[in-house]
Amino acid sequence: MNMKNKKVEKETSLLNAAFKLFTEKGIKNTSIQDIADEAGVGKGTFYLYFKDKFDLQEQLITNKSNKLFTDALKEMESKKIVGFSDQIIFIINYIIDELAKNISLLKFISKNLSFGLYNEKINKLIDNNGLGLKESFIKRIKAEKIDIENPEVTLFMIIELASSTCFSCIMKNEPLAIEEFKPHLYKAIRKLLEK
Amino acid sequence: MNMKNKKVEKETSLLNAAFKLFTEKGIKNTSIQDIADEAGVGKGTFYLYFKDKFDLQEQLITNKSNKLFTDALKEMESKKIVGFSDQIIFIINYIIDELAKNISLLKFISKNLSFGLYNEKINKLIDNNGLGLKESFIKRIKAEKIDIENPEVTLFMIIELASSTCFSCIMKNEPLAIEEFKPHLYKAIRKLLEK
DNA sequence: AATATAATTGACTATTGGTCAATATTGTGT
DNA sequence: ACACAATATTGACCAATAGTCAATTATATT
Repeated sequence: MNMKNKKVEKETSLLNAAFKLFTEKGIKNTSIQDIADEAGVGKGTFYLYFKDKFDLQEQLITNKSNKLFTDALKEMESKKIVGFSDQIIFIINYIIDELAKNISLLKFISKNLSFGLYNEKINKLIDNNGLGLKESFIKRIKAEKIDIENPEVTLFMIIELASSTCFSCIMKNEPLAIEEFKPHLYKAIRKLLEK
Repeated sequence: MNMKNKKVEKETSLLNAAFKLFTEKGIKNTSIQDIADEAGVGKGTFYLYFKDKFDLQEQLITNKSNKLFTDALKEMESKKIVGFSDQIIFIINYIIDELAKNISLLKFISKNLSFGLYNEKINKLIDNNGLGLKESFIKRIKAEKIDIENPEVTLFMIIELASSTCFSCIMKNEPLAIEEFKPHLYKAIRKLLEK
């Protein structure tokens, strides 16, 4: 194999190894030696591709979130979903469904991305919104036997993801009829969470 | 001094020391010994108050973001701001102003909280929204001689913060007239960023 | 096939994390 | 005020991990 392909292959195998270990044991409990061993390369090689563990972590998260958004937007375009409210519903559907299908990604997020922005006050709003969002989410997690430690924070993060997308669309200056959009949003979230 | 007060004082001084060092050198380049030294306590003491550096980091960020939200909501109530669009504008104003006043907090966020969710596609939306949001932000940072390394990511994060608050309000089921709200929002952001 | 260039390695050192027996401080009963 | 118990604090110590680099191996070039 030529050098260029080999480089790409090594980088990919390091990223994959890290993702596997981060998901299983958490970033904190994974050493660079662990990652190198899992990827089947020497430790020194790690430092040829990444500055340190944090650098790899950032690249990994950026890749995953970029893929999520890019795939969502691509799919949205191909399905010619144009109205703003439909777009938002689609993106939220997409994120939740993607995470439900991709349990390792959900676990990775749940285990490693607490963000620290988790806010009790905001969490309480989610609690008391009368939609039973949290209950549905936890019910679904139990039903599908998904073993994550902190479903509340995970739900919070899914909402963060969705909300940043919402806001981006506002920034994009597209027409937004929120009154029309809200019942669809609620319905979509409920449907998704209650299977 | 009695034990209870001493405990609170030690914990506070550890948090303050950590915040100072995290802001100056970044979390990565700050050791637990550094934090203990800065706080004027032995290293062992650190472990009486926090499980590890990540635990302290989480508490620190939770405190800061809770304070930001709590203060914003308190102020909003005391000023009897009730309409949804006015509430959103107020909260965004509050976050940006608070960070402009509290440069160390802005630096701390800028230096340490990249989130990894920074997304080129979404960033491009912010770039191309015709409001000159990014240019204004960078202009303001330069004008006030604020020395942060990655203003783009920082702006992105401010928008994340604001958007999660927006979304929480949607969850709270309050009336939202987005068409009425949008020009106010844009105007408010512009005004704030252009001084 | 010989040589140059680039990639890889893991033994090595330096740094940091985390523990714990010894010490100091504060609280309590007489 | 004193003795004693309970609690908090410490930093020397050991273990784990990060990060380096001279030696080695693989690939490219002529």
